[in-house]
Amino acid sequence: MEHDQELAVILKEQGIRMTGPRRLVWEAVRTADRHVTAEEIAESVRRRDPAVNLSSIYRSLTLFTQMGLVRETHLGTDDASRWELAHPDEHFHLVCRSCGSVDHHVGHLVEEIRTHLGGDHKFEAESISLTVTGLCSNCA
Amino acid sequence: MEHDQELAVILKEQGIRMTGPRRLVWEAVRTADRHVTAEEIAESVRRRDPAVNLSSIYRSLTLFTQMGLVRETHLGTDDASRWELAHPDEHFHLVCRSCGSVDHHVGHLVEEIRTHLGGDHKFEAESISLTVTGLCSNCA
DNA sequence: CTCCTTGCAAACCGTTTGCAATCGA
DNA sequence: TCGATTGCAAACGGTTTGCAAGGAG
Repeated sequence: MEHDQELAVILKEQGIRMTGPRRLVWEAVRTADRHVTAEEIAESVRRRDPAVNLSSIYRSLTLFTQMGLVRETHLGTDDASRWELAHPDEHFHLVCRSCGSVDHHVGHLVEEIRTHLGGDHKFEAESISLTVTGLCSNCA
Repeated sequence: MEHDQELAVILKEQGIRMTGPRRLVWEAVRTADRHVTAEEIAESVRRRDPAVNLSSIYRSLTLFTQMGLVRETHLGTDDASRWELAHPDEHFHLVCRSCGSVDHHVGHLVEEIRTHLGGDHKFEAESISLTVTGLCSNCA
């Protein structure tokens, strides 16, 4: 609930309307325990309101992405896009080839990379995405 | 030419036939100076043989990917897949938001990351993909 | 000669869009 | 009220597939 209001405030600040579909999509992404596809978000949304259309879900996701609230990712050789909350430090994905688990790794590496690039390569990094596939400790 | 033979040998080792489309796709990816889409590969291939079909190009790329000869990437929010030669050390992409240039950066960071994960996180990294978007030195 | 590989065309699937109806402020 | 937003259905674009013809070994 308080999170809905949070969204409402953010939207209002930018003169964007709060609507049913947007609230439900926001809640679905927020409460997801992993990166979810549009279809998975749709399932979650439809449990609350079966009338919400897939295209509205895409439109909400596009909006949230532009606002910086969520991030779109392409993990591995996956065909479909997946979305997650845009926590600034969670750019670091560990994808297990065996069990498919995706870990967020919040470490100092991202900042190190940014510094390294700015210094040695004069490359001004805005977004850093590090995806590692391999075997997690459970599957190794 | 010698590279064609190289491919022929690799294919033969696995009992896979060398064909015209495969040779042309291989050459197209090999001589590309950047990550190319299937359509770009098709253009290059058709300059040599207009009869080659897009689906054969996809089939060749799928084959080469499975054999570990090329790698499929999704750079940025790009919709189409792009392919590149699978040089083991070239997992590191610097994508400029302004001019669209893509640099390969072969550095020590990739190995550092691998070591870091193996030690602290017990994650056995097989493939590391680091994509950084931002501004290159020309555009900054 | 065999059966792997290709060209062709149609299917597929995730995503986007045009439009009229609806809803939020 | 009135324009932003939605549902619907059709379009889209990249990729895949079934099948008969063609080609490599």
